[in-house]
Amino acid sequence: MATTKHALFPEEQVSLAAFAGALAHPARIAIISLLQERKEVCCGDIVKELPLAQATVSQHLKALDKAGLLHLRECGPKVCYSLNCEAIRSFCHSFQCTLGTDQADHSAELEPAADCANRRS
Amino acid sequence: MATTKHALFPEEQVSLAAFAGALAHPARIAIISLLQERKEVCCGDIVKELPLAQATVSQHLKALDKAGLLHLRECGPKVCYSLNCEAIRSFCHSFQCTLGTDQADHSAELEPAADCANRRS
DNA sequence: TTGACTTATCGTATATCTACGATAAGCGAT
DNA sequence: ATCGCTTATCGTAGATATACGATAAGTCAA
Repeated sequence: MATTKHALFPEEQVSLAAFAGALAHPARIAIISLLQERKEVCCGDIVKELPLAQATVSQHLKALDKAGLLHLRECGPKVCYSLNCEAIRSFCHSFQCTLGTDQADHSAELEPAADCANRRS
Repeated sequence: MATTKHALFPEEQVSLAAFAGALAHPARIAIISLLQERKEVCCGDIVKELPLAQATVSQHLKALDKAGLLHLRECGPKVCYSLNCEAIRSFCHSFQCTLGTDQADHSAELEPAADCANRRS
C-alpha cells in the first residue's frame, strides 16, 4: 500500500531529494571527503579507509555514481573514482535556492512572525 | 546482519548524513519550499497542498523537526510550523565545506585533474 | 593458460522508510 | 460535558536500504 508517490511531486523536488538521498549515509559522506582530499581514489583504497566490507563500499559507490556525483576511470584492473565537481556544484546551487539560504540576509527579517507568542522546539 | 554501523563513522559525517536524510524525500522538500514562501504554515494547510494523507504529512513533519529544521508553535488547536533558518544555514555551511564547493570559484579550477586520460560516466 | 589482484554483482538477512486508516489527544466553543 | 476541529500516534503492509559472504568478471603479469 506504500508505493512510492514520488511521481506526484514536481520534477525538481524529486531531483533534489535524490541528491540529498545520495548523501544520506555517513559512508557516502566519507567517500566524498576522501575523494576531495585525494583527487582520485580507487575502490580498494576506500575499502581500506572505511569500516565496511568491499561489497558494501562498491554498493555505496554505485549509489553515488547513479546520482551523477562521480567520474570513473578504469586504469588496469582498478577503477579510479573522482568527484563530478560540476554536477555537485549545480546541485548545491539549486539546493541553496530551495532552502532559501542563497543570500543570508538575516538583517531585516530575523523575526519570523511578530504575532507569535510561546515557542518551543 | 545489517545493523546500521553509523556509530563507526565520525560524528560530523553522521550529522551531515542525517541532515541530508531529512531532505531525501520530495514531500519534505516541498514542505520546506512551502514554509519558505509562506512564513508559517499549519499541518492542515500542508495536507491541502500535498498529495498525501494527513498521517503521512505529520510523519514527514516529525522527521524534519527531529532533524532540527523546524520551529513549531501551538496556537489553539493548530500547530504552526516555520523554518529554523539558523539551523538550516549552519547545516548548509558545513555541507558546502564537506562538498568542497564553499566558494564556487569555477574560474581557475575547471579541470579536476589534468593527468586523467579517458573518462566516462 | 594460469594465477594474483581488483571490482561488480548475486543472494540473503535484517532494518528502516513510506504510506495509510484508525484512533487518541488536545483546544475552543457551545 | 459535549461537539467539532486539528494534529499526533498506533498498527500495519509493502517497498527500499544496509550489510555481508560468495562468486563472477575483468585486467595484468608470468
